[in-house]
Amino acid sequence: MMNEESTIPTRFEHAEAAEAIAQKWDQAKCAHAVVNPDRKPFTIVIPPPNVTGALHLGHGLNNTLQDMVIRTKRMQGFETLWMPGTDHAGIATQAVVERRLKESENLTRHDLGREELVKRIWAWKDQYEKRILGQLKRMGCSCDWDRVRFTLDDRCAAAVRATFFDLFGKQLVYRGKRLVNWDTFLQTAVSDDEVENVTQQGHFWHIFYDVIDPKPGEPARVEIATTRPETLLGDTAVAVHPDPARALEKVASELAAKLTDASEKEKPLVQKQIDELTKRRETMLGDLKKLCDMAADGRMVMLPLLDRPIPLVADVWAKPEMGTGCVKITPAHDPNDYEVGKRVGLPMLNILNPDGTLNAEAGKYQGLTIPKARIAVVADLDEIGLLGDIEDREIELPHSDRSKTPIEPYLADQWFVKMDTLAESAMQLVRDDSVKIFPQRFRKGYLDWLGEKRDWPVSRQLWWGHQIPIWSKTGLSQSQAETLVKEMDAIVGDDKDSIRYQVDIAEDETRGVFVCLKGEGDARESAIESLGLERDPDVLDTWFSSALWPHSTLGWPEKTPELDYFYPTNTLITSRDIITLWVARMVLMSWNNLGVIPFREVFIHPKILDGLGETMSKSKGNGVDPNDIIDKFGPDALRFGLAWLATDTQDVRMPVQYECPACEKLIDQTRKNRSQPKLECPACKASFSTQWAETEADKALPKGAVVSERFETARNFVNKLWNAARFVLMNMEGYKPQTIDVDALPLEDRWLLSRLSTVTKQVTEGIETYKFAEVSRVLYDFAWDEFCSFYVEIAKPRLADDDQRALTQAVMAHGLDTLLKLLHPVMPFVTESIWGYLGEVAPERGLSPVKATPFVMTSKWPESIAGHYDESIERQFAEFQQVVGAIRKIRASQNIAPRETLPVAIRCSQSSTGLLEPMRAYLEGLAGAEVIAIGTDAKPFETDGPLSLPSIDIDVHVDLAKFIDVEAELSRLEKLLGNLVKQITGKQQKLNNESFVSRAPEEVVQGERSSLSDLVKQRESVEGDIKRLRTKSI
RNA sequence: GGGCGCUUAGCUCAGUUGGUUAGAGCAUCUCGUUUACACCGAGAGGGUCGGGGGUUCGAGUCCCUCAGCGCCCACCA
Repeated sequence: MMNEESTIPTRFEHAEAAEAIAQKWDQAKCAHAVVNPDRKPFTIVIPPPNVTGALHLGHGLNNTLQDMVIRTKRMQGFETLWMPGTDHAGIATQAVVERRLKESENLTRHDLGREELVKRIWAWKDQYEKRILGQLKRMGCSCDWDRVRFTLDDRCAAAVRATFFDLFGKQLVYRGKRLVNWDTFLQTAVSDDEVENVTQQGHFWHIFYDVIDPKPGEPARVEIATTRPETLLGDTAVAVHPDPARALEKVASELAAKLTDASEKEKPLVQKQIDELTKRRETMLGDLKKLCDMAADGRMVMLPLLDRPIPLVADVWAKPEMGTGCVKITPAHDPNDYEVGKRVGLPMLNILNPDGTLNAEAGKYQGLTIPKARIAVVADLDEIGLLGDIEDREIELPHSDRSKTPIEPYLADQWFVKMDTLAESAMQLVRDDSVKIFPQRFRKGYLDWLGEKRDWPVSRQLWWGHQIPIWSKTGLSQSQAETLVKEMDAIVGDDKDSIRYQVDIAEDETRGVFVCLKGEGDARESAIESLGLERDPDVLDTWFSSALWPHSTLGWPEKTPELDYFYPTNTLITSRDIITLWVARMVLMSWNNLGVIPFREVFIHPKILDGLGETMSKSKGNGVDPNDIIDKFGPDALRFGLAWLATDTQDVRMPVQYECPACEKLIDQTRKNRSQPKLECPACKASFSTQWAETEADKALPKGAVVSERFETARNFVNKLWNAARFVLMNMEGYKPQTIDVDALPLEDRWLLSRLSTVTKQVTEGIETYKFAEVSRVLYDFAWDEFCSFYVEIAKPRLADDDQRALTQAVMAHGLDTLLKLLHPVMPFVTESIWGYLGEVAPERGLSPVKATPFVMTSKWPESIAGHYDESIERQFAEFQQVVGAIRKIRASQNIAPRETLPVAIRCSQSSTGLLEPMRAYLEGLAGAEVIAIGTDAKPFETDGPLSLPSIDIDVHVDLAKFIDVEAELSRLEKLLGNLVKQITGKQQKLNNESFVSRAPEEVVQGERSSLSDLVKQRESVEGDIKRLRTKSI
């Protein structure tokens, strides 16, 4: 026999335990999934974290929830696959590496060249992938680590190529123009995310365009206003509103409405706007109307400086209430003008070279930079008298985040995915519930976004990503194109399955030949290139490969057994900001590639915000590394804490603190201190560094981790469970497995079984429906308040009783066994650790004892046994707990020392007697009560402190002879009486209300009546006691 | 500007289809180291459920409205 005292340590040392356990799981391949026709599969693919940086708490939450589902399903007997991996995150990762390159070596990517830069990024990826996977493992994520994928690995690349090739063949990808944010310094396009608007002092230049051949009564010239006069060189029209009168009318009525509602403070402002509008209608409307008619007649104006006639067009973009009411249209260099150009059908005139100088279209301004061109254009306009007023004005100018230079909107050739049919399919699959989205409200955003059916621009002017598998030659004459086609035909030969090409006609009538190759390293590449075709340098949008993630990771386009078995996946758990970018695209791509859905359900979990309500991010300094939480609180506490907070209505607000590395004091993070390189601990005055530390001196200081005390509850819970388990284990000496006859069990054991049955049901259903917070709460309350505070307490006297000991051990072992299983998905390490110790003292256990599995992780999920649920026992136990509570209350109010037993007499019904009589011993243990009498005729004591229990017909009488503090007791009773009277009055009023009695359901009225009569009884009893005490005290 | 949420104790949040006296954790106060646990136990104080209106016998819960906060999308010559 072993010495049970030494079996289980007094404390759960999570750091050592977790590492050892993770290793054992790993060795036993607990999380490895194989194709197994005997079992049903259950699959989740991880939302692949970006390799940009380390994981933060948002990932912590995301992966905790996935692991809870996966672990539950694994225990339920499914062949569970949780596919892990990371995302190459094109622009973000390239930007990070380029920034570091600049900082540490003062090099740009052009200095390195494409190949070398990509090599550097791969090195970065290796480093962060390792870090990320390490974080996931430390959290206990039971991914299948033998299957780790990366969105840029060979398998994903094959899927990307196959998909692009397929879409190209179906003519669902096409080449089009798109305005990109052009960084003239880095000579690259940057994504919208990397553009920041900087407010600057600028000017608003008014410029006149002469009307060509004005008729009498018509305006001789048109006045426009612009913040960027040099773009006039690329103008291809001047626009005016098609119905200026009505547009002004509408604005006027809106303003009028606003004036009525405006606060006193706003009123003068609104009034001013109205005045301006009125003036505008008087002075400008006439001209605008005429211009509008002229536009309808196809009249032209003369573009100054270049003397190029351009049309007057009518378009709603020209808002008559703004500026001069007319607007110049530069489709190639302004997003809005681009839209107008498309609507009206205008030429798109690019006037820029990639380096930001003007090209030949700019005539004599060719070669000038934009700032210089602006000065020249303004000066020349002034000279020829076409320059009007110059207003000072604050303007928002887009700047590149990376080079800090102004962005130029620049029209470039891009590849697009045609969305109409693809989007429609993805919408239909959600509409008909083939893919279910939880919580439901997120369906709308998904459907609305897809409903716009905007084509998806997929080219990115980057080096890090899947290079577009297109070779092309453009600017060809018709005959050149025909020749090239013949040459291509020869190369293609009979093999039309892996190579396709198209001939496009550009706006300028030139031809372009575009070839798409299906396979990587196709031998024909060089033949194609020798014909003068060049590979498109651009890469695909990161989301293109992410969209294939669920099937590409399983081997598609190969028809692998895994794909056949594990696909479609079961559920996707992700954050709401990528429902459109990612979720929607996975659905449509899966449908396009395989004709099936990628997953059956999508669960959208909340976001984690900091204490100021802001999203966490590294750039703000409020990001929390799960590892820091694990160091301080342990992995189980991290997981439980996150699950506890993950309700589906609210984002998680989590105040964060710095932890002083010297004294462990927590210092609240504020907007101010979160951007400091070093801080001083207010308690111990030690200095510590933060993530912003830059100087050598600061970096040398110990680093203060960013943590949150919100995990304390969870850490305490882990400790509580550990200690309850210790108690059980320390009392298992002499344990022998025995078959348990449930019907013959004493009440307290049947109560435990009943509760276990209920809790099992709640937890199982809760996981099924993604109610993670609810599941956590149910488990917390049951484990703490019922298993520990109640069952274990009751077990103490039973274990001391030789007649009851063996049975108690058997039931207790079963109870702990079940509890460990239920808690395992959310707290894998501590449960696994305890499971190991329990296996040593009670290797066979259960109601019909069986040998326990080596790991709780691979044990069988508990079943809710309907026959164990016993409503009347649960209700009776609630009564018992109320009696206990009542006695404790009076002990506290009378300040009775814990060692003093308190005589009690309990007056209650016959049926309550049946329950309470066998519980005498427990009343002593739990409440320090010596039970003198229980039953219908139990009498009050001479010096009585009565405790009447609402809604159950019980009076607890307490003999206070030894203890009584009359004043304290009287004040307690009077307070109680006041409370009772208040309630009674309320009930009486309610019951005297004719319409309540007649309209409310019978059972509600009955309930009120019976609770009123209980209250009245209690009042009488309390009044009697007050009287008695008063007499006695006099 | 459009959409979706949120507003409940000092703080962070629960509150199922409307139905006894609105709950939890943390924090605060009082008492307590009885051999699982002070990361503990017992108890207490603390809320006119953002404001206003409505529906109903009855509203934290349903409807309207106002205010504040957050997120997503669009837009700002």
